Amino acid sequence: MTGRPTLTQRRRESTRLEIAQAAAELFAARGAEATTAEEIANASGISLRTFYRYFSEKEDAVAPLLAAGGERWVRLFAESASDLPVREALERSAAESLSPLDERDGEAMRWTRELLRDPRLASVWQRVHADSEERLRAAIADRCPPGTDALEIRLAAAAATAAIRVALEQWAVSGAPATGPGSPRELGARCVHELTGGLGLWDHVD
Amino acid sequence: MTGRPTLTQRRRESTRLEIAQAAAELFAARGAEATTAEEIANASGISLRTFYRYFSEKEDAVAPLLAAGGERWVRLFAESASDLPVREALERSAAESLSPLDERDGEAMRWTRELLRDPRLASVWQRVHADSEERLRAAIADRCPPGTDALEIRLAAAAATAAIRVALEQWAVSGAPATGPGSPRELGARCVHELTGGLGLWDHVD
DNA sequence: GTCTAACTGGCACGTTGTGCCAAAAAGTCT
DNA sequence: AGACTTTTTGGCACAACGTGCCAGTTAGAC
Repeated sequence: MTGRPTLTQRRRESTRLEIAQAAAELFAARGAEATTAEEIANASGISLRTFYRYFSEKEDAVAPLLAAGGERWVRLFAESASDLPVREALERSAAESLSPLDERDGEAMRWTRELLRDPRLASVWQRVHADSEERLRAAIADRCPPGTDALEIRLAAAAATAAIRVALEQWAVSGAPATGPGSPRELGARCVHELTGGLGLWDHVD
Repeated sequence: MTGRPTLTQRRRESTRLEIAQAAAELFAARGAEATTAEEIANASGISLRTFYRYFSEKEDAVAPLLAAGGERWVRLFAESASDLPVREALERSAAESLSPLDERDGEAMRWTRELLRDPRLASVWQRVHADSEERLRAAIADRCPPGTDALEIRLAAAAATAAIRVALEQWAVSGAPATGPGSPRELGARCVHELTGGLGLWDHVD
């Protein structure tokens, strides 16, 4: 197993999250457009130059918040019992990763809803899911025998990632709370389930 | 039907494509990073200021080339016979839209492969598909009765769009030609077919 | 031809993001 | 502890980005 990250690395990750927090508050308040990178840096107690050592673009600053759920999802999927079919494992880990047990997770989820309203942050949202899709692809490949068709693995990763993305986008525009009916957990599980099970809509004739 | 676009609009669209062409050549040659917006403007015979009236970002300049196929796909789907199931209509229109009959289409397809190698253009690629997904969603909604679950429509649009994207990405990294075995037409049809038909991989147990 | 509306180019300007270098901090040895 | 190496940090300069503004030009309608 990989050893515990060194102190320096943990400090760096902590700083990264502090910046993300500050950026999210500013973006939510004034919008990403009207927020300068320097303001984010000041609010984080670092210099502008240092900010760009943590994030390559201004908008990227909130990526850690938007990506947290997806990373947890892939990790849970990779650790899930191997006697489960892929679809079952995906559905269960999705539901679990979308259940904010930790307070930090719930916070990230609420920020997601807030940040998704800003069209300027759409590209970060897309990029986060592209990364998530790639990680999921690797995780699915690990679960399958070596000879498995690479194209099918890619398709599976893309479809599952799209399901989660659609679920979160739907939750964001709806007024539903973070738990209970209409919650990300419910929507996410339903989306993964329906998409992997085959949509009834496919057979629809006008 | 909507009337024929006015001369001014057609001229504008033509200029837009000329800029896209020039940008694609420069991006392919030196990479998007090393190409300045001013160089694209000069190569297109327009001023820098005018360039930014056609495209909001430097990288956006190649969007028309990357989006051409997707636009054709949605149009073909919307016009396809309404007695076909959704999946059939999607698969057929995908295959047709990915068959470069026009020389302009074939060119756009070859540019796509070239431009996908540049990581700097990944965000444009994502944005183009996000737009395509939204248009496809509207087209699918038109084909379904008013009461149809909006979430399921979103899922269908997202899955189908992802299928095409994966097919093109796979084609880009493979050395396959634009027609024949391994072509976008074949890969696209296969991806849509498998994804809408249900992946065998979903039931895989390690 | 005249008038209106749209397109174009140049300029100024704040912001973005990076290369470079010296100072400070953290980690690693004896 | 102290001396050493490695990493992080901040300030500065700078090219490039993207936009507001205004004046000159062009296209289309009457």
